[in-house]
Amino acid sequence: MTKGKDTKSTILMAALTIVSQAGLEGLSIGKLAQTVGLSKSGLFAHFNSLENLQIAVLQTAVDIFIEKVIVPALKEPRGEPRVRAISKNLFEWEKMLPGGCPFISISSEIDDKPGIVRDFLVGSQKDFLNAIATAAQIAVEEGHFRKDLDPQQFAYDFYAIVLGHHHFHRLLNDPQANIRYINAFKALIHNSH
Amino acid sequence: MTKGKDTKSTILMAALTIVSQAGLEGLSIGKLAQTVGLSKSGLFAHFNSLENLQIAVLQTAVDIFIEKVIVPALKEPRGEPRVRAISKNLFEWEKMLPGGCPFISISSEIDDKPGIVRDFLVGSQKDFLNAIATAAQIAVEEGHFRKDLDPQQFAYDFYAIVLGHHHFHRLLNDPQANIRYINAFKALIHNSH
DNA sequence: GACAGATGTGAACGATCGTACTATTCTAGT
DNA sequence: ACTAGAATAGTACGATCGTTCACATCTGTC
Repeated sequence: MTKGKDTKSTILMAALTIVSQAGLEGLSIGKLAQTVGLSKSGLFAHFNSLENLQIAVLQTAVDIFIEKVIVPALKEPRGEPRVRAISKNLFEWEKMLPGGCPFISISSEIDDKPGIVRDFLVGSQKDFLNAIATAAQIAVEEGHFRKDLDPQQFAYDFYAIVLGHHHFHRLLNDPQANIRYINAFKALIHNSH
Repeated sequence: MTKGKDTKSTILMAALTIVSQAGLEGLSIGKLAQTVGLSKSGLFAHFNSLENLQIAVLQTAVDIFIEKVIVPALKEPRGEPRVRAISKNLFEWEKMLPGGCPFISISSEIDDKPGIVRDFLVGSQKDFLNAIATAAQIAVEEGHFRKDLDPQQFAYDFYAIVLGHHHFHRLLNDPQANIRYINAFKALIHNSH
């Protein structure tokens, strides 16, 4: 009972690390087995298909994301503080894995490949964007943000600068990436008042 | 003389189409040869290595990008009109290939893979961002944008909403993606005054 | 301590990958 | 028309891919 679950979570964490760096295409059963110290077929037996493995990895990422980003934010006061908390936690989240946010890392490679894996990613992304929009909506209700603010547009604007940070930091290695993000977020909050 | 160049450009356009959809990992010599109707080795002889092919594809993308986005923008009046032209042309550019902007499509998959291909992409991305920053700087000098605007920050903010559009449109298939982008761009211009 | 089921191994499969090599077919310049 | 060289084809190579299957080992329960 215990043994299987243990190695399975070991596998998934190793896989998540790989995915954050090399994407889903960079995750092969043979290489992963070698990393974890299992035989190829031994690892395969845990998932029975590559697709199942990929989804299990994404589910693991979602679980950690909720634990590290969403849950702590929900403990903050409703409204603007909660929005700020999401931003702050997301910043930490991006640094947790060596390749940055795995969702962003794989979104471009998967956006033209229909299937279960894509559906899963799209679903979780929409959940997250709805969480942001809801937080913004609450901030409006609390009187922190202006009444005519469009929460969906806020979610777009917010996620855009997050994507920008990933791009400038991970690809361009721009040492100013953090400052650029902070400035952009500050401006977004300012315009939401 | 002519024959070789012809088939080579045919190959590169087909390859660019594939890359925009499936990324660089999705570009295999065998599949590409089949698409173009050549033998694997016949196609290979044009580039002598996969890496060379990848760079040639990126160079092709850069050439088209300059022709369709940059050059027309430079014909617009200096300052804000030119900035708006870049935005408009970029919008068309994203629709040119079936998988959207190839640079965005491959940036996440390549950001942890050091090598010539990555260097090429980073270089061209920096060129483009500098072009945006320069356009913004000119807009400041022309009195269109406010004097204390940071052109580099403007480039970040602008590119962020472009990345956002790609994400919302290509991955999430959000029918509102275009409106979201237009709103965000409008707000960006407004805040730059 | 034996037995059953969970867990892991090893070898093999067909497919595809990038690359190298030789041998053709085509094309352009004379 | 002839010929040199470019352009393309054909075949084979080692490697890796996901997957299957028969077999071994471990683990926990009675």
